[in-house]
Amino acid sequence: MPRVTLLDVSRHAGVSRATASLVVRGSPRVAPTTAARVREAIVELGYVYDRAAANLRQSRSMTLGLVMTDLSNPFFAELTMAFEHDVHEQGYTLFIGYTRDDLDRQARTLSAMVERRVDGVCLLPALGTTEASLAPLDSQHVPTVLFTRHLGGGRPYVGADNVSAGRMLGEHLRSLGVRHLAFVGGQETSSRRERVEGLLAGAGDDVRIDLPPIYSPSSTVGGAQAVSQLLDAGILPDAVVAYNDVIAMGVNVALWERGLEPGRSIALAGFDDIRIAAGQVPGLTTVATRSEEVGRSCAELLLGYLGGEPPAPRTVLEEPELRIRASTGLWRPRMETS
Amino acid sequence: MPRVTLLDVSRHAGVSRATASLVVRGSPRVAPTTAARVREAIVELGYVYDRAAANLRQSRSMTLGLVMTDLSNPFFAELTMAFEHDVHEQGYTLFIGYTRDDLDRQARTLSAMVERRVDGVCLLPALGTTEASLAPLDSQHVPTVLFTRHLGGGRPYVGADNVSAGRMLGEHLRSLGVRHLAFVGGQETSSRRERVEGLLAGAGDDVRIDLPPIYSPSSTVGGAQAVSQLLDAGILPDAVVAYNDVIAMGVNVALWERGLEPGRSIALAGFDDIRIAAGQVPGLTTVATRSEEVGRSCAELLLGYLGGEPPAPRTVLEEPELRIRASTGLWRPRMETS
DNA sequence: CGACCAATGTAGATCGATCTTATAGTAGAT
DNA sequence: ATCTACTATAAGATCGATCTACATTGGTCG
Repeated sequence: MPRVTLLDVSRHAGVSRATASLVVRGSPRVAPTTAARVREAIVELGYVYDRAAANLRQSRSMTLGLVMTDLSNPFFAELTMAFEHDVHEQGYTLFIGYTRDDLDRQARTLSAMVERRVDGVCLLPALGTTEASLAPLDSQHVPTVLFTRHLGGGRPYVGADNVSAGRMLGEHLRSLGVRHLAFVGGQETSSRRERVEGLLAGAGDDVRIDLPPIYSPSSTVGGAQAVSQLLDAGILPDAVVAYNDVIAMGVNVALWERGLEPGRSIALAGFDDIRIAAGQVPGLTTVATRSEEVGRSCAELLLGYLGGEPPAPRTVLEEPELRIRASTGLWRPRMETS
Repeated sequence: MPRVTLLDVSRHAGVSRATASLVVRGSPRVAPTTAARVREAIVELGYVYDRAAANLRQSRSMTLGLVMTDLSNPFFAELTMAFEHDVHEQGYTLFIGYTRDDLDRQARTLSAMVERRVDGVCLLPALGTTEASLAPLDSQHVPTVLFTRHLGGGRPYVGADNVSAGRMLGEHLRSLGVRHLAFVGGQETSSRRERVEGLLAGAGDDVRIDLPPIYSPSSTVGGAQAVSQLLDAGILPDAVVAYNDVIAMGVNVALWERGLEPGRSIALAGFDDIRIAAGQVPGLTTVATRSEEVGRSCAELLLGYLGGEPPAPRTVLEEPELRIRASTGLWRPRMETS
C-alpha cells in the first residue's frame, strides 16, 4: 500500500505541493482558507508527515543522541529522564546508546547516530576515549557535549564539581571526629580522581586516608567485594567512603555481614545522592551531584550549540550538596583510652 | 561545506554511483578489485554513509523505538539495557521516549517516532491507554510489542507471569507461618491485579489478606508513605508485600523508623528482584520478574515481526523465580499463647 | 558459428519532502 | 494610467541514496 504523500494531499485540496508543505509547517504565508482546506485533506487522507524525507532536504533532523556507559547506576537513569524531558519539549527525539565502557561499541554507536544525521550528541565517554575517538562526530560537525567524564581538552563539558563534593565530605567526616578513612570502588576516571583529591583536601592532614587500589564496577556486588578486599587487607577505618552510592550500598551490606554496624560502629558515605540513597538502612550520607541538573545543563548547552552559535568551549560544573544521614550521623569516635 | 556523497566517491574511483552503492552495502555482485578501489576512495574522501537518504528509498530505517513510562524503577533500566544490547547487535539504533504515564506525551512520542519511520516499537502503555491510542502506529503498520502492561487485546505482549509470581510469594509466606498479610503500593494496572490475584491463590484461605486501596508511585518515598497509611489505619500484619522492590525499599525504611525490624518482627517482600534488592539491609525477599529476559524477548519478538512475518498475536510470559532473603527468611511466627 | 549464460557495471527513475525562483493578482502611490 | 510593493500560490530543481532494467564482456556449449 503506497504512502499518502504531500502530493496526494495537495491534489485533494486543489493546491500545489509547495503550498501543502507550507501548511504542514504552519507558515503564515498561506491564506487561512487555503490552509484550512489543506488541513481537511490531511485528515481525510490520513496523511502522516515524513520527517525522513524532510531530513534529506533540510540540515536539521530534530534528533539528538544520548550516549553513556550503561544504566546500572540510577544516577544515569535520573539524568536521562531530565535530559529527555527538556529536549522533548523542544521537539527533539532521542537516540540512545550504551557503550558499556567498550571503545568499539562506542565507535559503532556514534557512527550509527552520525549516519542517521543527529543534530547533536551528549556523550559520557567510555574509558580510554581520546579526542581522536570522537573524529566521526567532528568530521561531520556534530555538536557534542561531554558529561561526567572529560578528556582534558577544551570540549564542552557538564559535570558535578567533584573536587568540591569530595571536600565537603572530607570536612564533614573530619568534623565528626573521623581519624582514619578509606576510599574504595569505582573505575579510574577523571571524576574518581577529583573526588579523591577533594576528599584529601577536606579531611586535612590529621586524618589518615587509605587509598588502596581497589576498583569496582558501579554495583552493590562490586561495592561488597571492594570493602571485603579492604577488610581482608587488614584495614579497618573509622569511615568508608565509596566512589558512589550504588557501591556504598554494597559496602553497607558487606559491613553488616561482617558484624559491623554502619552508622554506629563505622561511618559510611557515598556520592551522588541517587533517589534510593535516602531509602537505605541506615540512610546513606552522600554528596548530591545533581543528576537532574547535569542532564538539564547538557540539554541547554547542546541546544544552544544547535542554534548556530559557535561552539565556544564551555564547562558547566554543578554545585554539589552534602546530605547528612544516619550512615555517618550516628557515628561517634571511640573513647580514647588515655 | 558540501557533504561527500556516493557520487563523489564513484567519480573518484572511476565507477558509477550504482556500483559505489553496491560496494557500501557489501554486495557480492561487484568485483573484488573494483570494490577495493571504491573503498579506497571512501577513505580518501572521508565519505560518511547517509542512512537518512537511504531511508527515503528503502522501506527499512534500521531504527526501533522503545517507549516506557520512566526509569525511576531500575527494573526498566535493566530491561532497557538488555533490549538495547540485542537490537544493537542486529544493527538497529534505538529511539527512546518516556511517557511519564501521560497519554498526551505518549501520543506525541509515538507520532514523533512514526514520522521518523521507525521499523518497530516496543511499548509499555501509559495508564489509560486504549487500542485506539495506538492508531498512529497501526495506521502506518508499525510492528508493535507491548510489555509489562497489556490492554487485554490480542496484541503481541511480553511480561512476567505475574499471577504465578504472586502465587509463589503467597505460598512462601504461608509456609513461613504468616497468618496476616497486607499488600500495598503500585498503580492500578494489569500487572498489579495479577500479582494480587496470585498472592491470594498462593496464600490460601487461612491467611488473612488486607488489600487496602493504597496506591503509590514506584519510589522509596511512595513506599514509605504507603506503609505509613497502612499502619496509621491500624493494620499491623505479619508480613507486608509491596507491589515492587523499589516500593518495598521504602516500606523497609518506614518500618525501621517505626521501631519494627523487617525480617524479624515483621516480614517484608517485593517483586522484580532488581539488582539492588540483594544489596538491602535486610536482603529483600522478592520474586524475580526477569527484567533482562523480558527485554530480550521483546527484542526477539519485535525483530521477528520485522522479518515480514505476519504479526500473529503472541504472548510471552517469563517464568518468575522466588528469591528468599533475610527480609522474610528470619521471620518466625509469634508464639501462640494457648 | 551463433546462442546462451554468468559476471559485472551503468543509466535513469524514484523515494517525499523543501527550497529557490517565478508569476498572477491586488492594492496603493504618483 | 503606470509603477511599485506585496501577497498568495506554483513549477521545478534538489537532497543522497536505492532500485529496476538493461548493456557489456568474455566464456561455454551444441
